[in-house]
Amino acid sequence: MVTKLHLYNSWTRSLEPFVPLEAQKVGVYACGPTVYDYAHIGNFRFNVWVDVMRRVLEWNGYEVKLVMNITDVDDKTIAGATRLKQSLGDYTARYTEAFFDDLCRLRIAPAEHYPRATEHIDEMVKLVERLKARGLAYEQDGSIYFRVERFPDYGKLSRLDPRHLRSTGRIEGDAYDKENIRDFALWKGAKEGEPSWDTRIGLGRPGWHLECSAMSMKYLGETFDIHVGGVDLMFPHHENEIAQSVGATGNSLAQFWLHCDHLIVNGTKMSKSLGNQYTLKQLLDEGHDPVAIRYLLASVHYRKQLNFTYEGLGQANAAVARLRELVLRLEKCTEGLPSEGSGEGKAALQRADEGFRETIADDLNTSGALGHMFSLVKATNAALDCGNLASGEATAILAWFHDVDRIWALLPREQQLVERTIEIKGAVLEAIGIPISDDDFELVTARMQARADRDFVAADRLRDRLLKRGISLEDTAKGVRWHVDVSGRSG
RNA sequence: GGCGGCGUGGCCAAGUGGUAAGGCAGAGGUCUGCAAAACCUCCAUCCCGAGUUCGAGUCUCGGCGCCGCCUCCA
Repeated sequence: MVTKLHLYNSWTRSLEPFVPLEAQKVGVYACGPTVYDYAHIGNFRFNVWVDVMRRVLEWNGYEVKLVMNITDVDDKTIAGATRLKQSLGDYTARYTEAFFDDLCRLRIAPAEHYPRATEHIDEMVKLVERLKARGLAYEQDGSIYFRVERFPDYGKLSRLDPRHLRSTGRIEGDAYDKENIRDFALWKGAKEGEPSWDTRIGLGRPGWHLECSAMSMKYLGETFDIHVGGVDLMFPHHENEIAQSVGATGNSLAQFWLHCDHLIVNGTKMSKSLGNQYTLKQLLDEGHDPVAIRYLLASVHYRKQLNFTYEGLGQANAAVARLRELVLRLEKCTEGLPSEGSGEGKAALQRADEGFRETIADDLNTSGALGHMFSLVKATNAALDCGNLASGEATAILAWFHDVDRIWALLPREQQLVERTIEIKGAVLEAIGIPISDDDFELVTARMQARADRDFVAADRLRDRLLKRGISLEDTAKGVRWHVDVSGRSG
């Protein structure tokens, strides 16, 4: 059964079957960060979504080429570097590295290219020259602007009628003179104290939108499959990108435009003045599991606003634990299962698989797909409890969870369990969990001994003591399992 | 003012016009020395009003509420 992937195209405002330009290959351009500060969880909502999208594409058999720009020169990076009396490169390197570290913590698969704006000045210059040759760009006081009037499709993506654009104080504050208020800067003339490049189009630096057009063209060609970004970038950034690219080449820029909605915090937009701009580091320092954060960010459909709360993060954490619990259970018990079952396991697997494929293919409906996945968690647990699950079914179900985890990336990456068997009063018991200190392990074994001696007062005391050290115990028929309530260490 | 989105149980959140997935939390039960984990049972009629329809959370219209964009912004 093949379910065709459909994506909601912002360009047409409709759900369309996804067909790449080149069979089985997909080129994706994602508007990346401007590295003037640490990224906040809103940025990571976007990045987790892009990651899920690329993984769904791969899961569907496509070869993905993802390009994400790093904007390392603009008003804010220049202002930041100036404030700290640092070179622009030193200033942006710090935030660029921090960004990559965070992506890694969130298990985001790296893009194929992370082009920097400052390393593509030449490509941008060439693009401006093409635009000038077509009469779409003009120079004024050392800066170069795009002539919006000459690009009739301007406003088509965002469906904003340029004539109705309300002028705000910000425009009036623009220090550059232009023919028309709507025109935007392609190249900003050099200013005292600002970094600049001496090029064929003059001494200066690139405007904000130019790098995306130049770099997508370089790495993905003039027309590519999917362009993604945050909703707020639709206007003016993407509109300007289209004007620059299509204006220069005459070809359409992207087949599909996908826009991710914002993350809000406690019902309101994040802003520095409200002090609700969480960074990933902050959440990790507070002891939250990056995988739970990933789950939370991925669990709401990308076209809906996601309201970030600590309560939600706690719920995400519990959901991930439930999933891992079942997978661990399957890994541990396959050999002890009957060869024949009731068939319920097989049926549940098929239901989940079909539902999952259909749902995730429907514009990346992650919450719906997770629903199907958890239905299988429940059915599997139930079958195991009843002794109804055949070993073949268990193997197939386990393989399925690992397969869909190629999309979610929530499961432990490698076997991190320490297993030790201990003989107490002639009974062989196992102790199992992720690595803990020898001291803690001694407490675990001491408690096992106390239980075997039926000294429950001592056993409970030891259990409490471990709990205070962040280790919770779970007595099973075979022995004891411990859980370390870590923070940020489940990777 | 222009453009767009959202409003489903205590919280989060799916849902092709046919009588409400899933997760978290809660209550009761099974299991357990007690717990934990797991399982079983229970827990909504979908912001309001009108309309279309044999039938609407799902379509239309009108309200109410919340949010986003309109040249910093993922």
